[in-house]
Amino acid sequence: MELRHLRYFKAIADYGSLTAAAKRLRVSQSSISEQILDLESEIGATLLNRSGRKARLTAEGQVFLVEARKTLESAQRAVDLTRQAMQGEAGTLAVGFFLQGAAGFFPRIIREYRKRRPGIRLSLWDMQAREQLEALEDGRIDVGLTRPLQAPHGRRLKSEMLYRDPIVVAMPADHRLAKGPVTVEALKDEAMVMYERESNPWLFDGVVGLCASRGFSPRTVNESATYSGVLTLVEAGEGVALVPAGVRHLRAKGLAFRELEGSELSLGVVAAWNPMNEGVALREFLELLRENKGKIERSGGN
Amino acid sequence: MELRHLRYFKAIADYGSLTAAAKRLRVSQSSISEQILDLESEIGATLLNRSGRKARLTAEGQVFLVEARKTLESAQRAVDLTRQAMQGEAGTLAVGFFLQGAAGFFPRIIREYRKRRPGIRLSLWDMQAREQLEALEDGRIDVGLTRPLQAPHGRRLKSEMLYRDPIVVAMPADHRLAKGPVTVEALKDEAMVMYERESNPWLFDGVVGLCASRGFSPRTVNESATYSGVLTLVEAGEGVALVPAGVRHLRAKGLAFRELEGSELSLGVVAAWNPMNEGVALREFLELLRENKGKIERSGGN
DNA sequence: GCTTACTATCGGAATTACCGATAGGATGTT
DNA sequence: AACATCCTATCGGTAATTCCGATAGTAAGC
Repeated sequence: MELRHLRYFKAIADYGSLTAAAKRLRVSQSSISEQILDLESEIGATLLNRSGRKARLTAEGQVFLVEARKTLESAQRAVDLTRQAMQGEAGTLAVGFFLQGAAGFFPRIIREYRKRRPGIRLSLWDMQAREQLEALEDGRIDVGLTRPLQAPHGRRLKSEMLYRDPIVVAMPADHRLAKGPVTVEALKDEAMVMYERESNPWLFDGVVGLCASRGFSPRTVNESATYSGVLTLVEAGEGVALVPAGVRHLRAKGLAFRELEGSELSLGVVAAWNPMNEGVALREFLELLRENKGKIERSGGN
Repeated sequence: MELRHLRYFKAIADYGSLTAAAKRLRVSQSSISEQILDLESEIGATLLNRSGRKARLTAEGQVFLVEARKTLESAQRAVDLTRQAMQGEAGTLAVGFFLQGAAGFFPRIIREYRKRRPGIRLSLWDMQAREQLEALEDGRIDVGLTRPLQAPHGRRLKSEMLYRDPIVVAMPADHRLAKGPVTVEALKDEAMVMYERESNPWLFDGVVGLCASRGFSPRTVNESATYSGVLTLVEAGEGVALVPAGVRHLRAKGLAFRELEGSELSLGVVAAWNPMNEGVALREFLELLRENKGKIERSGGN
């Protein structure tokens, strides 16, 4: 069965006879006749009652007509929506984000995008940074707010830095280092609570690398897979931790956060996307991010 | 655009590449390629991104895929529902009825039919007896409970008698004829209230014909277009009236209804349908009526 | 650099939609 | 009842287009 059969059948119902439908469709009557006979034999039902001046629909034909109309409309809608999507007026945009990185500015951006492009249906996915990379590669999301790319993803995905979250030292409020800025060297003999590498290799590798550059490895006393877990351990007096400044808002009382002097260490957030999936909806989302980049940077991701 | 294009496109999305889709659909890769290029040029959008091991959908392609799936499902549903309609498991049945004729048994029949064929959507239409004939002829209803057919409808429509409502004489309770059965001849000098011919030619013509067969024409003193109007005039003492026995329940007190002796005059109710529209749903409805015919007759239409 | 996997393109074959003519039916008219 | 009219199915032939196999070109992975 092809849409042609449905178009012919609909025309017969609309114009009352095969002959009239043929005239309207600019094809011969015999063509219409043949196609409808094909259709009937495929369905296995008689759709038309030909005995009479006007071709009348059988009971089955009436059922089929209703559904055929819907099918034809659906096909037309498929074309229309696709063309609209090309103009950026319709379609979907799936956005990945993770709360530590995007909690602050993300809702504002999304609200603004909805306002600009009310036709685009947004779907938002809370995924870990590394999950997003896979999702980008196989098209489950169109754009992700994630951590800076590393090989091998960097080859296939494109990305733009949004802002960098400086790494600060978290410690109990009554800690002896809480008086002022902390140097990297001062951490040499500190017990440290680490964020599990599994969950966030960027931070883990960054901290280990920083210490290594000063000739020591961090004295790890505990690990956690969440920032709030890390902060709880710090508050309990297990040790100090290096965390992105953004986590400050998770737990303020009882803790002190101090700048890490002599270090450029930071945890960035980038917008990453798959250039193969670039559509208008995506391009406009990226454009919106670029417009807001300055504001995001100034507010430190908030 | 034809369904073939949609099937091919869906297969590519499902199996990841033109080659894989071709294998699955048992056609050559080149065919798939050509058809998809056709499709893209018709829509005017690029649906696939071919640069890579796997053919990936563009943003527009994803929009199209969602709609194409719906369209294919719709087409399949059209075939399925039509086949079901052929088995009497789906479809619609439009039934015409008029209250005087069908008020009693009609609801029971409808309830029973719904129980037997829950897949059939019923639509019920309250129409005058003669309206139904037109509606039957042009297919607005599939079956009508109406008055016996006359030419020219009788040629094109089929019908079956359901029951006959004997014609009785209505008169004020204190009328001199109220003592017992009334003969036709006794009506010769009675003032008579007639039901307007316009509204019900069967009754009017039947009464006039009956009188004519006894050599007189009825002395009409008043007319009404409704049974309750006729009965009101009778009650007011304008005259007597010949009405079907079924109207008895409209107004009992103050009126007497008496058999009309020596007359076979009756107003029948038939099930009428257009043989051109005969479907399974209709045939089963008629079957149900036949099963209940005895019960309907015995109860006098109630 | 080599192999592999994929798609677009080409000429030709197969299919099939289409056409005009015509026969067979049904309807309505005279 | 004969007739003209309008309709659909069928037939042989034509045109269109889908489909195929082969091939070249391209990106990805080793």
